[in-house]
Amino acid sequence: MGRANGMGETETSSPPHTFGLPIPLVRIRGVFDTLPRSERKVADYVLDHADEVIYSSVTDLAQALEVSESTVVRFCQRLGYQGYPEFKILLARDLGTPFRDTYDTLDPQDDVATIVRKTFQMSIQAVNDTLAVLNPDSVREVVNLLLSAHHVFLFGCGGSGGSAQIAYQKMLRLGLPCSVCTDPHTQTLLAGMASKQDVVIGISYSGNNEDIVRTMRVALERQAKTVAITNYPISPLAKMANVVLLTGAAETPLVSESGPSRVVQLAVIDVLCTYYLLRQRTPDGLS
Amino acid sequence: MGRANGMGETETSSPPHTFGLPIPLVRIRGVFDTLPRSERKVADYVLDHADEVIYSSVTDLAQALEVSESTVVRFCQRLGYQGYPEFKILLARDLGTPFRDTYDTLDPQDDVATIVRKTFQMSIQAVNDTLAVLNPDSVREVVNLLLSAHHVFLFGCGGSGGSAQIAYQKMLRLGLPCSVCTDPHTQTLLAGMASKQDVVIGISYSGNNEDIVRTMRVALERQAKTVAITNYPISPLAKMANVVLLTGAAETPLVSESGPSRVVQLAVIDVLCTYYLLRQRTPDGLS
DNA sequence: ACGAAGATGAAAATTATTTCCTGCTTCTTT
DNA sequence: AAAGAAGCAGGAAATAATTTTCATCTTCGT
Repeated sequence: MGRANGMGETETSSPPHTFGLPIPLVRIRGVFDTLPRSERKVADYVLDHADEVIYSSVTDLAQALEVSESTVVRFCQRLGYQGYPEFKILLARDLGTPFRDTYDTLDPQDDVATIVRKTFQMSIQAVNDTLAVLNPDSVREVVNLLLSAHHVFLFGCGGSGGSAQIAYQKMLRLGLPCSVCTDPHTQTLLAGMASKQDVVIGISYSGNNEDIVRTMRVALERQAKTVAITNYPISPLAKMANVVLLTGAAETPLVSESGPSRVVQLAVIDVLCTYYLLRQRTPDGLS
Repeated sequence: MGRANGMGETETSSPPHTFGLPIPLVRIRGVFDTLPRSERKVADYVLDHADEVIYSSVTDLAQALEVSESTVVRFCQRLGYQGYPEFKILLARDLGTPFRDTYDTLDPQDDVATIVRKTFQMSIQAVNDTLAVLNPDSVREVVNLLLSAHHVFLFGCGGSGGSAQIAYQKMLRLGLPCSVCTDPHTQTLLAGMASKQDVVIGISYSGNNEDIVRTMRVALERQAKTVAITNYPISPLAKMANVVLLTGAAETPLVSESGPSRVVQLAVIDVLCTYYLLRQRTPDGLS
């Protein structure tokens, strides 16, 4: 009901027009030579400032170019569009979403919106980088360990303690018998109680945290299965681990705790839990 | 010679003033739950018929939906656009982009590498979505609060407790006087000690956690400045907050604790810390 | 149940777009 | 080189689209 009556009403709303050539920029170049003087002015401007034009009205454009509005409209119609609005829409489609300054660095002069965008972009970049360095085989290996684990210990200090905490909550909800500890002393004590059937996951961005390394060494001595989540494959922590899950967060110039290092830890944890869940549901042997 | 005069105002026409990325579809999903009935109708239709909408006028759309034109315009403005035309243009750009949201669903048949890729992709998508719903003005507001805060309290329960923990570590290193608490009872006690000059940040994905809401209410009564980090703008937590920082993680079909909900919390926290640092370094007055 | 806050649509006000008309230029033809 | 034809350009009127205002109605919280 809604659709039928609404559309047929006005002639201007004809849905499927200009099927043939919806590519304004190309078409402009095609007819450029045949355009009269004023319209050529319009064409020039549009080709140069397409991303401004799509936000301008006929009047804006006409004024900027010092031509009449009629000229702009005629220009659009000559190109084959019904009028200026249609031209603008197609131009916008043609342009696509601007992702221009994605990789640039933070500038104190930037306004908040830009800071936000750039910071988020860095997180995304870090996740992508992690995708590149994280070995899927290691993921499978760890999930295999988790599936047969009697108990899972999660250890992290400082910021990584937060990641451990989050991992703990996720795993709890997956039905994994697990515990978390962010206190260095207690960690070591707990690790001393780990058995061969247990999995000990140590999290440290730098892989250099003494407490975690010590804890992992203890776990290793107890023959527990040790897993490291770290950014550095040759770190002391990585040496203590049976399996290493590598993150790929770039160093940040600001402060050590700043930047997306935690984001990627969580991304890795998320993968573990997701894959665990899938494996739990389907009988083994796949993948 | 004629060039000089027209330029000053016209050329600027309207640099898209919208914050974040101009991704209408994501933004619609972000605010969908907060929309009134009629506007939700519009949202539904736009999500379903985006490629027709870009050729329709307000009148067309209003008729097709059997709502008033005012509603359509209000809908666009609520989304943050100046009006319908701007919305339409941005929508068109969005559509034009070839690789839009890749909501690849997980398939138990996938091999590990694919699972990893898809899971990471979901995190990236969530960060992008958050970029679309997070209001930079709110970020600035919160950082202003932080800059003049006597003390910052960070509260979260469960998984969000981990996020709070990470935020605490980051802020500590920025020299912010702060404390974190993940125990419901103690939280409330602490909040009862907050003063007018303090900032209380409550983190909860759903915004429904009773403990956090209670804690925030106490903080509000103490006239502390309250900040919420949540995915739901109309949640009880959001109501208790002077400023709301919105995340944009899509619901995940798996488990509540799964998915990138934590990742985006961290991304938001990261932005806070980054911008705080920049502001700290440069004398005020910018942006 | 009552009041306040908010949602909705009708219509008015504003703004944008298109058409129409006129004067002008340019090109062609002689 | 001059006259006519063709068609271009701009102003203004006409039309259409968009936004605001305002009165009414609904809903939510107390």
